Amino acid sequence: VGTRKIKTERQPEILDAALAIADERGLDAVSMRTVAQRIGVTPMALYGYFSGKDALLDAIVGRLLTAFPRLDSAAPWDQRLERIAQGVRETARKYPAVFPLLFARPSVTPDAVLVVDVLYQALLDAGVPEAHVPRVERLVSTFVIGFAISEVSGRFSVGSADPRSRRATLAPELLPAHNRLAPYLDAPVDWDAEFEADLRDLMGTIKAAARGR
Amino acid sequence: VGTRKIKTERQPEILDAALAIADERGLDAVSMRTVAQRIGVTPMALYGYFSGKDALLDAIVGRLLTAFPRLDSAAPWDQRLERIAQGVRETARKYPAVFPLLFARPSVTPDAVLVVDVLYQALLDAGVPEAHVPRVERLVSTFVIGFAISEVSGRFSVGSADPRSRRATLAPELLPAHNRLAPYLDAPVDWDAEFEADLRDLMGTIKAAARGR
DNA sequence: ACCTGAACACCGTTCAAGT
DNA sequence: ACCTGAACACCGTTCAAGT
Repeated sequence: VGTRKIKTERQPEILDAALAIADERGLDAVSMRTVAQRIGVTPMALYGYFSGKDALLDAIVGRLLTAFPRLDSAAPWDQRLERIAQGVRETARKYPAVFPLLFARPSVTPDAVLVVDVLYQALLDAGVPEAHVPRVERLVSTFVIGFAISEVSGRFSVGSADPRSRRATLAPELLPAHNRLAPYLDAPVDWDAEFEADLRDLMGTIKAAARGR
Repeated sequence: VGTRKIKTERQPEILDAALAIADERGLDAVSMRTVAQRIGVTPMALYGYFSGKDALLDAIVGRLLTAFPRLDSAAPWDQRLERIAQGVRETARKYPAVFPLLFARPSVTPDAVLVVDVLYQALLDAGVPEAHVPRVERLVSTFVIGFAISEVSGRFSVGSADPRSRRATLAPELLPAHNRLAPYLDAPVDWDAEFEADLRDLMGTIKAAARGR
């Protein structure tokens, strides 16, 4: 097949341009044409550096993965987990437009595998049996990424920031639990505190797995 | 503003067509033009029923929410949670192409609020303090939806089904934990069993929250 | 070796018109 | 009341050509 050789020199420049456009005008504004224009080149020139738009988006995901914090492997396992979870969340807040790509495109880049290895090691150090480590890693990372995406994509804030508007669309008698919880639903949510409480719960799950189920 | 009145009669027919196209040719193949063609109409006719493509996609998300199981509210809380979690996962498997929209579009339709109310009630019946119920609901639903999306979008299977290829891209000494876990990483994963084990872990978290943190 | 230009087969959406 | 047709401003990508 006619797979041409891919050049690498200007790849970082192209990714910078794509991230800048996503940040300024949203992910939908990222096109081969807008990216090319920003670096002062014809759309077709990009095909020398990425095989197509999909490859460009995959490379953006790769950027996100390298943005996670490098860890001090001497720290206790729970601090390492906490640090990397917070790092994921900070990355989502830094790149809100492209972060949801993490769930959309299955990324198996070397950087992704490195992060997973750090998580595996933390769970092993926590005492989780080897047979359970891969599952618990998926459990934790699915939640952490899911939380971060929910935060930046509006799944949380739009519906929950003003829950009065949620309930208004339905007859109150259809929502007994909402009524009972009304005082808590109407209060604004401290997402930092919520994420930390969630992490504490997950640590509890990990410790339970370590004690043997 | 020139917001015209929206007709409703043919909305189900249009959504059926959109879902069929997504199922057959993927979400990217769903366009105003392909959907219109399938129901034998001009693209512009759709604008009488949906204000634009975004509204059409939101309506698809609404369809997903009504596909979740109606529950027997007399059943024990853990069975209700289990049933609805399994229902979410089954819906993802039934509509894999469109299910990821659940995380992309903040849906606050009446149907979504009804499902949340059922979850609130289950957590209240479990004994979770009222002040913690909204947070724990978000914790559980974020994980369940995240797991279901990961499964259908390939975040799990592509990288994990053949983990040998993952590690092959990096020097083994960079991945100490992967090496130690090799026997478990190379085995095929039973996703049904993994999801059930995850749910058991979450039940443990809920019970811990009920005992008072 | 690296980039350009023209072209093809698509998009969502506006506007004015048809029946 | 419901739908059509033509047009506008976009897409990703192929192919052949330029320097």
